[in-house]
Amino acid sequence: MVANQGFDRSLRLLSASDYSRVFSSTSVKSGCPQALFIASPNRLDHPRLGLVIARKHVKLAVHRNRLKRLIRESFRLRQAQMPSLDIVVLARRGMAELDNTAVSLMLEKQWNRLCKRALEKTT
RNA sequence: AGAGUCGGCUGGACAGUCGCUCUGCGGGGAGCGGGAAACCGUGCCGCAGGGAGGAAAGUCCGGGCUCCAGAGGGCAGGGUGCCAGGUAACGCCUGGGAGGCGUGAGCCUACGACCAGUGCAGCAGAGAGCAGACCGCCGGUCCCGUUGCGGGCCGGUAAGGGUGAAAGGGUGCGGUAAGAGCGCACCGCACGGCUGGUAACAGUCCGUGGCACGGUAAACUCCACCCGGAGCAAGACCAAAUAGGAAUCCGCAGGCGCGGCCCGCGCCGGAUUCGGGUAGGUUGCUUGAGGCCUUCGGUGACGAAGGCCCCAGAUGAAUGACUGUUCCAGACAGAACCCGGCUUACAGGCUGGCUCUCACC
Repeated sequence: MVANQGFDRSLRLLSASDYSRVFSSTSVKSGCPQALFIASPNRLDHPRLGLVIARKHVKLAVHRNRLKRLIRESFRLRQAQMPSLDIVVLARRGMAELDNTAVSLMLEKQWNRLCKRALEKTT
């Protein structure tokens, strides 16, 4: 791995087929009232991230952008400690009401749970 | 100073660390793909620079652009609706007119036509549209033994009362049985002329008419003008895998069909090539009715000339996160082909013109 802090295109889910693969063969799940995390192992040597922030659940474009940025930022800083998973984060209804620090805290917790569960699965 | 009115500008700042995207420059003896190579495409590293809005929003109008359709004309459907100008165009803007509101600055108006036709109008009321006698007023006549200014009948009458959102010009004088544009004066109205204005319209200078053609067209309708349809997921190009198609060649080794058999032909087979085309990718994609400054023309919207500038271009979708400092403690809110408007949301801050009231010099 070149950089363990960057976030370029190779770290994102890029096509509809990538997404549908994660949805159809989910192996690890985690959730809270504001968001749902699902993941499936990939054959690369690093994790990848995809986001689904529906307009139905987060009405304003400003809030959707804010959440995406926060999730990407959090993922960027944690990626080095993560197994090779394709992760999709789905926003739920109350997510826009959380402020930045609350979102970051929530994400930290969910990354930990997700990695733990993935590790249990492989061993 | 207070109250008000019409605009214009702005939409936290600074520092550090870690990221994203685009552009430019530089770098690499072995990143990947192509090529004989030069090199090309892509990627990597470093440096420098750009990186959301006044509404980016709602998607309500108007254009550009793209494809499809199209001789010409009409109908249907939709839109606009005082006049003139501006503009690529508009339902926008500017100037003007008319009506209404306000002491005023100023604001508001879907502001064409109901003597082309059709329709609509609850309740009240005698009567609601080529109107109408309920009370009243007046005349005549009859009756009650003649008294009361009584009652009935036949007429006249729209001045008064009453109803209503609205009752068919207003005021005054004459007139009359009582009244009435019945007549006259003034005001108003309609029509024609004249004058001013490009026009909407105004003036009331002159003449004519006793005087309605009631209201309603965001009611049907009529009149005038405008409008082909779909949208960047438009459109153009490259193009895996799989299935199917076409052409050429191979083989004549095999199977099936035509046939008694052979030759031959057709189909199946293998190879190559081609065209359509899905996933995916590239492009369209930001230099434009562009911005800023100056001068000139115009009351103004705006136009002309000259100079300078290049100012987001993502595509599972960049423009951010964290920490610190500071202040007046940060509202509404995120580009998706691009412009011109309209509408709606919005913490505050700065600023200009004008009006009214009060006080002082």
